Amino acid sequence: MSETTTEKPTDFIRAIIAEDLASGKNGNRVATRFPPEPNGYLHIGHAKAFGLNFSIAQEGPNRTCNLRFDDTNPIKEEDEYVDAIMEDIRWMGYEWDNLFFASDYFPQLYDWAVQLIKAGKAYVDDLSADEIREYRGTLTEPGKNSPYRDRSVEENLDLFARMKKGEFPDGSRVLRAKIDMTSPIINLRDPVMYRILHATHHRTGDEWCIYPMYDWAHGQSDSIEGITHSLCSLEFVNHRPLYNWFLEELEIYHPYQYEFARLNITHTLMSKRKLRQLVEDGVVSGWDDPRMPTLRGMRRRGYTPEAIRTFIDNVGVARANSTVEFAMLEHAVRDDLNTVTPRVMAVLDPLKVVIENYPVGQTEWVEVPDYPQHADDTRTRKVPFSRELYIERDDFAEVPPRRYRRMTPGVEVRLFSAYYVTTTAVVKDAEGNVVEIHATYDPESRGGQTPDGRKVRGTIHWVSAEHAVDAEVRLYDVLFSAEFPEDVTEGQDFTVNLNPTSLETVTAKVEPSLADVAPGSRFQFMRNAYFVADSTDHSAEHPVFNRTVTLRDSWAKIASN
RNA sequence: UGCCGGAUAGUUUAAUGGUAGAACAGUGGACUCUGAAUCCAUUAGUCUUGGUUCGAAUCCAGGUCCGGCAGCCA
Repeated sequence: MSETTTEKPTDFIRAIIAEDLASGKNGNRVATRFPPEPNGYLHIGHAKAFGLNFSIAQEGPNRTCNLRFDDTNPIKEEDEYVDAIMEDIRWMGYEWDNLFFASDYFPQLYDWAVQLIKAGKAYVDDLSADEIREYRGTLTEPGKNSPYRDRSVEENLDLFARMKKGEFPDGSRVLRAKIDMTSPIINLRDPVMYRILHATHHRTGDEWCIYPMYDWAHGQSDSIEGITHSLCSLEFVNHRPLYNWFLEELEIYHPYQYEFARLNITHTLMSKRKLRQLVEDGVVSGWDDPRMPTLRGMRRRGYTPEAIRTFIDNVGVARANSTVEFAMLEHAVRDDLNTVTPRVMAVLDPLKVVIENYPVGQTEWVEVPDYPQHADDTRTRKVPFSRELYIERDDFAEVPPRRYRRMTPGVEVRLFSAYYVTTTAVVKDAEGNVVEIHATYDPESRGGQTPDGRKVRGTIHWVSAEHAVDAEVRLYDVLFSAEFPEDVTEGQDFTVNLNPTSLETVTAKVEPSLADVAPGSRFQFMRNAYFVADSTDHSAEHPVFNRTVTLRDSWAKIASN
């Protein structure tokens, strides 16, 4: 890892860290943490957050990053998510220094709560949830004190101990910090620290029936772990005064919280609740549907962790709310896949070509480069060539548009790595649709060039009809056609913005080598797009490929003008 | 209407009182056994009004617009 102490910080958080290091604020130490709640799957927005935390820890000596599950709400959390979250973080290429659970700190948190009660800084409140809301006031009006606010320390201690023992039903009492019911910062109007929940926790089982709220658990967990820079998203700015208040009242090690803008991408949603709705309503096939912005979905779509990391780096870290164009993500993915993937030939919309002067029944195996994008990579494979081929329907035009470079009557083009061919005849059905074309080839052009060195304008891909394998090809597009799916008019739901053609399935004719490929392998289908063999449905008997991202298509621009 | 944030090309982000720069997107071209990739060129920006200063994106004041906060969620 590079030593960045001499490099210029790339964002305001790293700038703060550099300053703190220079001033000796935390000794020579930097400690971050990623604190997911194990109640759902990670998406690319989380990747920005944990990427930031883990990367910072890699950028110098004496730096650590913990993974801490924020499991303070037994009703919503499950072990299944714990495992999935760890798997996704590792897939992205990161490893934590320590694995912790906020629930590990329940005993310490309890002791600290008792300490606050003794200091007269916390009290048991018997008000109902509705009453607490009423007493809290509004954004513009101050709240008022609970009638239970001035209970004696002894009574609070007794009641709190009995809350812990399980003597009271859910919702009957809470422990609140005694701060200021008139504060303009609503988080400071005597926030709830503990609620009674007779629920089984995924780790502590039935040991506890009172559970700490986020604000009470989070800063103290950071303190216990010696976190120096507690990074979170902008919606917690309002919580910072409370974060600091607890640490100061407790007089314990004081980490500091810094907030940055979360990641938003056009045509995409990051709301866990809405993503869940898509899964539950069957709009997508699951959390790992290739159209989902979840890391599992993106993995199945064929995105690489490297591409996602590059994308996140390119987006940067700032304090202004923003939405990145989807195109920026696509660029990062193409850029990585371009260097990494072998090129193969697959015809998605087949049109038969008969080479009239090619011997009936003959097959030759032509040598095709696997990595033509790398001049010095000489790996090749053999692809069968025969008299009848499939080409892309788009690669033939009886009446060529301006600047067209593909097959058209009388014009010679190159079949990639094979031969030069010239269209001689067009076969049509009763409705006048082109159903087949005939051509002649030049036997001298084997391998894709001729002894006389003559040039052809176009090169197209092909597969031998006899040897082609049928493959299910899933053409994915953005899940939402609207740039901002959550922007809807009154009374409408975000689902009105769903893209009706986010998935189109076709049966393609692919070169035979693709049947044997391992699930998860990535390719460029030449002149078309990047694809990945589906991780769950692909098999040699039934090949399935998912489109990761299309190639840039400058012909589309030319053709539309 | 209280408090807290924020505002730089179409988008994201640099510039911390001294030449407003990059990436993506766009446009034009070169090259090409992928109309890909690559290369070259190019369009385009400091929310506003004042103030401080030799000099302001940056500091100060007012305004405008956008976002967050009233869970016993995180």
